[in-house]
Amino acid sequence: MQRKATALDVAKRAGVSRSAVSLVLNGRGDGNVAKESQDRIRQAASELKYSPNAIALSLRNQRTRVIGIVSDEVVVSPFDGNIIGGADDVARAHGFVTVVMDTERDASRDESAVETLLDRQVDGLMYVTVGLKPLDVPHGMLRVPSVLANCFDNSPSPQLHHVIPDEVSGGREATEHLLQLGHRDIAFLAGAATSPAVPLRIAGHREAMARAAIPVREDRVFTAGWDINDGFHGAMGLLSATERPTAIVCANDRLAIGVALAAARLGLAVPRDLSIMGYDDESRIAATMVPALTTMALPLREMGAAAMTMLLEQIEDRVQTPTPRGGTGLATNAGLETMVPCRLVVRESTGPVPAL
Amino acid sequence: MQRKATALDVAKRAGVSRSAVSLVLNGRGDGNVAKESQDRIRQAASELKYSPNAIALSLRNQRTRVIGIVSDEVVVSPFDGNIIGGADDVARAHGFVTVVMDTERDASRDESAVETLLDRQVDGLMYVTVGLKPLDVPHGMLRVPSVLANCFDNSPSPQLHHVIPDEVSGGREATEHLLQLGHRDIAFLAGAATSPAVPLRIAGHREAMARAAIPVREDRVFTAGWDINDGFHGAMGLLSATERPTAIVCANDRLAIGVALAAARLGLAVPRDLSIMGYDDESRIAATMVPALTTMALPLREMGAAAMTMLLEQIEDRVQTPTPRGGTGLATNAGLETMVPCRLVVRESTGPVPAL
DNA sequence: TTGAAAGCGATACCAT
DNA sequence: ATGGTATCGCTTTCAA
Repeated sequence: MQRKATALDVAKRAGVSRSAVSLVLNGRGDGNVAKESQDRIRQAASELKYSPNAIALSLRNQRTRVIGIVSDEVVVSPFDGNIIGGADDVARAHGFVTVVMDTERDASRDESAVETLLDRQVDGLMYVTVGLKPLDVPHGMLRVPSVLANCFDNSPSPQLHHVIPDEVSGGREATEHLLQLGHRDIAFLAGAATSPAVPLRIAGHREAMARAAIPVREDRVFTAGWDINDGFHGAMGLLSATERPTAIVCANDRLAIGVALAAARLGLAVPRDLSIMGYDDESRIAATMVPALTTMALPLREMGAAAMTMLLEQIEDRVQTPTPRGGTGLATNAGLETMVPCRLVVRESTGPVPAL
Repeated sequence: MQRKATALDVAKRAGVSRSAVSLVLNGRGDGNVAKESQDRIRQAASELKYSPNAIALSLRNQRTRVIGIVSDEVVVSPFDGNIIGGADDVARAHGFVTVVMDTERDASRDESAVETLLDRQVDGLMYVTVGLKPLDVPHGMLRVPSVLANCFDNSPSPQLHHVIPDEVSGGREATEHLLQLGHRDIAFLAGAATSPAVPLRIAGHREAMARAAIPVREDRVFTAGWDINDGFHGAMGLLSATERPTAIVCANDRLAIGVALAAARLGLAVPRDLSIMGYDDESRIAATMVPALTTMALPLREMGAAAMTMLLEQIEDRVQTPTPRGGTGLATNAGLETMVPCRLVVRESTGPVPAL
């Protein structure tokens, strides 16, 4: 645990001044420092395994190249981690480091997390949530370039840019997939009513049905919750009736597991007797379900990448323009809002409507 | 985005010197600074919303109060996030901040992540993995106090302390639970053979069977994989035979979902005809399964907390002694290894053995 | 009781 | 071409 080599150590070893070391190691050697000295400096630096002290650099330059990410529960929860993954990719590509602080859903920790990050002089801030939700933006976020991912400014006059999934078209395309397979009696098992994503996905569903000129039976659309048992009970109700839907769209993949469990218990084969769709393309769940789940994937990586790109642009303009890799289309950008399209993933849990 | 107030600003406003500000704000005012000045300083500080620049502090004090956490995929994966949660709890309680870098399973990024953290002068490092595994410890970790969570030093002469779950007793207690319910024909559906956790859990299973003097049928114990479909296919084999086990222990909760799906398809009621046990107590899965899953919970938070406590003790001795809250017992500490016990969670998927 | 000054590590300007 | 010096914000010692 001996001290790391400093620029002074390198200078001594090379028999030059600290200034020379600084110039050479930052590529500004030519024209300022003799070729010979340059070689000696580089030699000494590598011998001592010199790398500059980022703390000292930050103090000197008044920029840390650190982006602070605050999350409500992304780290500890099983979801949406890929938003951070996508954001980090972009940050790293630009020589930035991200530091993540998770408040574990304790909103009272928001401000202090932001202050801690601000005390550490982060160059920018990003707030990431699990699940789409309104956010009371911590005040500190207005003091440096900031951006919101998967959440949006809840105040009457929003100030921060946010990146969210296009839930309406997600819901619509899910239902359209089923419509194309010939289904007409489609149920929509929504999550908890408290999520702002729920009405949007339902709106998409209704849009698809309307375009196909099929009336939506109100008893076919209801909020159930987000968990396996919610899906199970919802499906048991739907499927035990004499007249049952031929397809069920679930607002997430765990609901779909519950539905599959119910179908199996009732002796219904999937997709022969019943088509099931999930939502989220939850990692290690959707792809390995039996049968593998057709689902609407949330563009988590893309969202994180888009948000970070935006943020870095605010910080330095010379970041090359982003390549938004939307799934089924391009991200749309309206004012403070960027919507990234969801992506239909067709697997085996959906199939043609059964013959009567 | 105006500049933050510095100690100098506070000093000016209070009409004193920087030194006085520093002394007072660090509690060393009494006996050094006049009562009156103290008040003026505190007043000025709060008016200017002064908080010290952590970067400058770090440079000056040669300690950053930052712990770097490197993870192989904890952030982006749905698992084991609570290790970081538990670690962060402890760190925050001691005035430390954690910064997490996820390498997304790219081992070649390990070294550079550690170097980046080291350049930023972290006071200590922790490596956290998803799932128990051997680790090629990045060299840089040996340069500052470091600890391993959920992984262990793969080298011939390990140097770093590690904290891992007690998988043997986890496996044993899972099977014992079933034994107590009267089961005799118990199958063990293990995960992928590549995981070091698998042989340990199996060893625990065999231990329990041996203690009960029940021979283990070799066709009842096999590695399947970790996913829903693996559980499904494993169970279909096991349950379609004329002589089928009355209980199945799964090496994780997703395997258990697959088993439940298979049971439902075969018309077997759980737990009446078949008891199913999971492992992990995976968040939003185990508790909401239908029926709710009896499972062996991994002590993730405790592991993270134990590892961080250990690390902070290395950094400063004056950290109050930890209160290891093991689930079913106390953490055991042998040499470089701390094992934290797993915790049996009894729910509804296990029940008495069916009458013949 | 107070303020001046050194120093943490690096950079950039300005003499030489 | 080169090295001395101020500076970033803060703490700590030392002298007044």
